[in-house]
Amino acid sequence: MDTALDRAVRVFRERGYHATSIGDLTAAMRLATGSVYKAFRDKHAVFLAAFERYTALRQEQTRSAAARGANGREQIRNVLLSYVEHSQGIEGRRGCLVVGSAVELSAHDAMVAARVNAQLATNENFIAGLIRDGQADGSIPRHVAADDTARLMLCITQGMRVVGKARLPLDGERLVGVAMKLLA
Amino acid sequence: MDTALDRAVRVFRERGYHATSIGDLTAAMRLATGSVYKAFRDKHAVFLAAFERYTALRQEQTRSAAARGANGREQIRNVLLSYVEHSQGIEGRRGCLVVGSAVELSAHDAMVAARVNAQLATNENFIAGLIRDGQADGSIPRHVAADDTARLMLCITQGMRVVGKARLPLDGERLVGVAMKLLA
DNA sequence: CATAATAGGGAATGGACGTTTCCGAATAAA
DNA sequence: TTTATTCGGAAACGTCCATTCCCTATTATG
Repeated sequence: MDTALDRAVRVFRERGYHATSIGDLTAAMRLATGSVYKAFRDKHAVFLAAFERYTALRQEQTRSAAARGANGREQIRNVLLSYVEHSQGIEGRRGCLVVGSAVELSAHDAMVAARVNAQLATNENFIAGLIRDGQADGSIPRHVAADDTARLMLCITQGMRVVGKARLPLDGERLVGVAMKLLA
Repeated sequence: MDTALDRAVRVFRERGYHATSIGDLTAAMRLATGSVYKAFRDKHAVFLAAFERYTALRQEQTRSAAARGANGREQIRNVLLSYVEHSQGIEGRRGCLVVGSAVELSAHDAMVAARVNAQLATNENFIAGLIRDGQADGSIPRHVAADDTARLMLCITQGMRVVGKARLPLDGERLVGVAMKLLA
């Protein structure tokens, strides 16, 4: 079942919500129409479940990227690099389900909007925490405004998903090198 | 006709492409179904025309914001501030047609993808030009990497549209204040 | 071994959508 | 005044989609 959901995630990321038909979904999940409707109330419920699964996976990936850094500064650097990687190539073309949901659904779907907001807030708070960690361990100057910088970095990460979806190449080292000036 | 197109722009921005029916379109444009199909080949052609109109308008707004700056640095500051303004409130909730197209269509629609890419490249080149202007007039240090910084700023602006669509508040002064460190 | 219960598959259905076509009105030409 | 032409409006059509219903296996149970 979870592997079927993973396939659903992929389709929704590639096509978005409205352009994904139940037919696309059943083909990808290798389930018959009836089976999908036995497991989920409707298409919207499938999407919500896919969204949850996607964010859980991404959160784990981001946190494990951060964990590879020795101090706050390096952890943020790794998080940003990880975002560049995921925004590029085939993974980048698939796109981010959070960005896709924000753009396509959040204006007219309160349930999705709430989850998008929660996920963005989580991401931002995670970055803000890393900044404060860096200030505590001495790798980031005290005068850096943690919350403002975190919000700007949130914009950077979400923007990378947009730019990556449009297939503009992103050079991780150079881009993150510039972005790290925000921690000066 | 152009005023009808403006209304089409608004609907597409709010609902996206797939969630906008011909009915939505005719209601917004105050045109009957037949009239729309007399003026445009199909829904896709309406969208393309709306896209052109939107980008023309936005480009004008961005350039006039830049023109209000006395040097390269101030021009970039004004461009970023203008993006924050447009990403907020009711305008932000309506969303950006470029971002929406990139996310919803660009993977499966070559025509839209080309125009999205062109628009992103234009935006990025405009910023890169402003950086070089600033380096020429002395308001931006020579060691700033114009192209890399411009690409990161492109990510920032596109990311602001995503975050704004999700209704997170953006404080222009604080956000842009932090972003200007990229020109240090 | 027989039977009940459950999960999955696939055909049927009702509705909505994009598109086409036809009709009437208004305007210009004769 | 009459004819021709253009333009907008609305009904009609065929397709596709989300959802439901029913049937068939398979498993658990007595």
